[in-house]
Amino acid sequence: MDKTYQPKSFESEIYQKWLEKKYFSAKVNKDKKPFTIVMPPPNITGQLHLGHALDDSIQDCIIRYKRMKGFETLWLPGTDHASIATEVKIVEKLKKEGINKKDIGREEFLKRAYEWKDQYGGRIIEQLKMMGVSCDWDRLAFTMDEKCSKAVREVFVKMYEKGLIYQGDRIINWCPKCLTAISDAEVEYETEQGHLWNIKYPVEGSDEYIVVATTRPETMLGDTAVAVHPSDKRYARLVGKKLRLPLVGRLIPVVADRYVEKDFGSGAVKITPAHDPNDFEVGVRHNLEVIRIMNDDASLNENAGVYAGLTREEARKKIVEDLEKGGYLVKIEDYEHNVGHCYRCHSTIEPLVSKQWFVRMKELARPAIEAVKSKDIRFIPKRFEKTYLHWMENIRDWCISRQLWWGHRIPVFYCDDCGEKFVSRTDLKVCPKCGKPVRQDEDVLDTWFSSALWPFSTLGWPDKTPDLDYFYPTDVLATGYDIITFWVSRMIFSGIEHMGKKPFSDVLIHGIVRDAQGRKMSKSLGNGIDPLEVIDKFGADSLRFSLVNGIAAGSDIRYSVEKLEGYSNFMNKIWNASKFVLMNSENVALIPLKDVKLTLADKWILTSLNSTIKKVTTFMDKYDVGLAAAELYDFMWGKFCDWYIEMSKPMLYSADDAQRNGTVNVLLYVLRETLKMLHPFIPFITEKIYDELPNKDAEDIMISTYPQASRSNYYKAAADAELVMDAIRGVRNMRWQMNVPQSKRTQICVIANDGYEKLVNEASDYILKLAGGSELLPAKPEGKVATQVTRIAQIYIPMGDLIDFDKERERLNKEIEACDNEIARAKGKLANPGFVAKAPAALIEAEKEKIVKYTEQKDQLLKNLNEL
RNA sequence: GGGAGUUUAGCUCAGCUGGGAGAGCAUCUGCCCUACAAGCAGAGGGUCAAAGGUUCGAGCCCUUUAACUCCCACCA
Repeated sequence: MDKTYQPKSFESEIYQKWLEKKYFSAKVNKDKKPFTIVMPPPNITGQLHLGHALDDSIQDCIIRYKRMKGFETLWLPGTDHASIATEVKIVEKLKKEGINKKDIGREEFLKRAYEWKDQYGGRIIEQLKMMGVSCDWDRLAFTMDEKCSKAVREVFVKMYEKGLIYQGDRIINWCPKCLTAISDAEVEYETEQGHLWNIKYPVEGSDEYIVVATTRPETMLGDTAVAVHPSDKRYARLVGKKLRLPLVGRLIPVVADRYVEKDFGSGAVKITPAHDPNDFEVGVRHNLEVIRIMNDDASLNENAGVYAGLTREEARKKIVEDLEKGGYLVKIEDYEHNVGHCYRCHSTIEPLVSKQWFVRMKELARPAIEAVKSKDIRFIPKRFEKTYLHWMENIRDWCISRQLWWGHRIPVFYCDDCGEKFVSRTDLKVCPKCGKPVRQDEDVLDTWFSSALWPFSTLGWPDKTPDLDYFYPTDVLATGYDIITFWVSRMIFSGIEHMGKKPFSDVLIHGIVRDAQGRKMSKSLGNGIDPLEVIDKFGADSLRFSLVNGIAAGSDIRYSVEKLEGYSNFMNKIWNASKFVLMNSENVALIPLKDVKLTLADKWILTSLNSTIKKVTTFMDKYDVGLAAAELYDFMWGKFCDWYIEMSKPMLYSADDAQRNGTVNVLLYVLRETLKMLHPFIPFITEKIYDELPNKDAEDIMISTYPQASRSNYYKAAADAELVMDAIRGVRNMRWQMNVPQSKRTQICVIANDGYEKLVNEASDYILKLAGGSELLPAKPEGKVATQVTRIAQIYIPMGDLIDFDKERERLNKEIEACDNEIARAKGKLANPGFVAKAPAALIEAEKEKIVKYTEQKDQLLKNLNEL
């Protein structure tokens, strides 16, 4: 083994080995139970960030664990074409070359998009591999590859035929920069400081007027009514009358509609059906004209009269000025309101009326709600069920058409000649009815339309494949809470609708990786940590462990370089401990543990290992990787390294070959089993070390079998060992308090308490070596001694001139006081009739024992004090 | 407006079905002892947000309150 831990020197080599041995590839195998995860496909736009690193670390932990547990595991990787995000990037890139996407046309644009995909899609795959992820690359999918496209097409046609997909004029969220509709879920609202402009609308044929308030005065050009509440007495006599729209001159009616809040503002609302979703509904109810006043880029169109051609911002300014000049402007109030923004480019969303394709959601939602309510699908943690159910129960139809080029083109063909419309599984060139040429719908589908099919499209659906039969439904989906609505919910209803079966059983939700101050990592803040740099400097294992250790499902994690360094030290610790074990195992014969004459320390570590195996297994089965990792960290460092290795040293340096041999075998055994449990978290270092072990029980650790708790436990010995450790800690503490330098070794005398003679005889060597002793004295030394009273023994250290009597007296008094406190505490509890009557018997017994124990200790301390 | 989460050591967070408050980092002290100074040993440090309730017993269960965070809705 190399002297120091240098992950860079072996990680890629090990990954290559795994690939060559085909360890990641899954086969249909009826003799084994399948365990399947589909990877949330990263967008081809970017590169690996900490969010991916976290998500994929978790999944790799789970899949490696299940593989070692004997499942036929499939982790299916892939990438997402990310329609709008990628198109925005490509448009930007073209812009830098001075090219407008319209100039080069759809075909050329798509050519470039595929080039982009090859370059950046390929890059992110390479980056994933650096993480050590064990996914089946032979099944690598892409949301726009042949398989997935076929599934998309099938779903669209099937749902259209069922009447679940329709085309209609609706108010949609329009992004004037991306020039496309986006779904409700893609709008982000932010509170902004704005104004409420109060405007007079004169009543035709009278001197009266109605005041309306608006945050967007420019939309008045499209007003086709003013609405008041039906029971509002102030306006009752005006309902049905006409108003003359300022600046425009159009006559518009006053209508009564319950949508209006009487108490807000003046109680009268201007109605712009073409540019506001609520107004649109009012318009439908009152049969109002819909006048669209904006172009797709949010500039004003010909319906805006003299304002045509202005941007919406310019128009607002001009219109306010003109209203003021005309005496229509009553007042301007400051007003805080929410404004929608595009989740991709952050432009202000323009709600406008437009013809789009929609998925009818009500019927699809019903079984999807039921699946979660009936626990057929479980969210971990449970609280995210609420997020999901709330969204599903209040679902609105899903706008799936996007005015983009990069994506699945909508398979609808129009014949301009006979006016027919065809939805087809195959591309049509001519009209099946009249034989004239047809044209395909220009739009593409929402990215999430294809992602929704991911758990089965990647397995070959709509074909009936053996894969689909064997691996579907998948087992667990791991993803962030930020895409529960976008993605998780849509996979659920899609799986149920098209497969007739849920897509997965468990949804494991994790949080967002934030910076040390709890802020989101972002390019603009420059607070991001690049996982690739981290891997380069610290290795993938450190990165993985630092992301996963201690996390709780659903909670955000704060990440910092300091944290990373801490876990990098852990890797170093594992490395050095292993090096120590290997060093000492040279030329040592392997023997089965059952033939080893186990020492107290051996029994303790084996028992502790067993309980660790049980705990870790329980956590892993619940997908609680955070606690499993923490448990292993504590066992490896706090128990194996800090105590067992130290306790093994006297045996290793002993002249007794049998003893030495036995200890080495225990060391090797515990190390091997621990490495196995650690392997799902830190695959590289564990594989590297395992490879050097003389007691390998498989070709490679990743295909070895997971540790199982052994039936033989040594609870008594383990408890005894804990007492010995307490004694050692006590002596160390005493030495420290007496200002004995660490390097100074002293004589030690250990006198067993009644009943502990055998244990002390067995353990005195440990006490001597681990507590800084030089020599074991058979009897209490004469002269100045410091004493430590422990459960099992009185321990004396001759102090020579070192001892300060006052100090020692003070120390003993403090310990006596501590005993008194404990005794009083236990007595108090037992004096409580309620406790004695109702508490479990074992607990009462324990309290009684405490009194005995601390009384004994106190007596001994008093004796020592007197002797001083 | 509706919902969820968080509040535990100086900082970041664990804490399973209620039975004596834990870790890492930071701080202090002492140590290069043949695995590891990327380390070892030891120490200090907490009214578990507040109030009330249930219980023999509450960090954990119930009620109320406060602060912060997030999600959903989108009233001009």
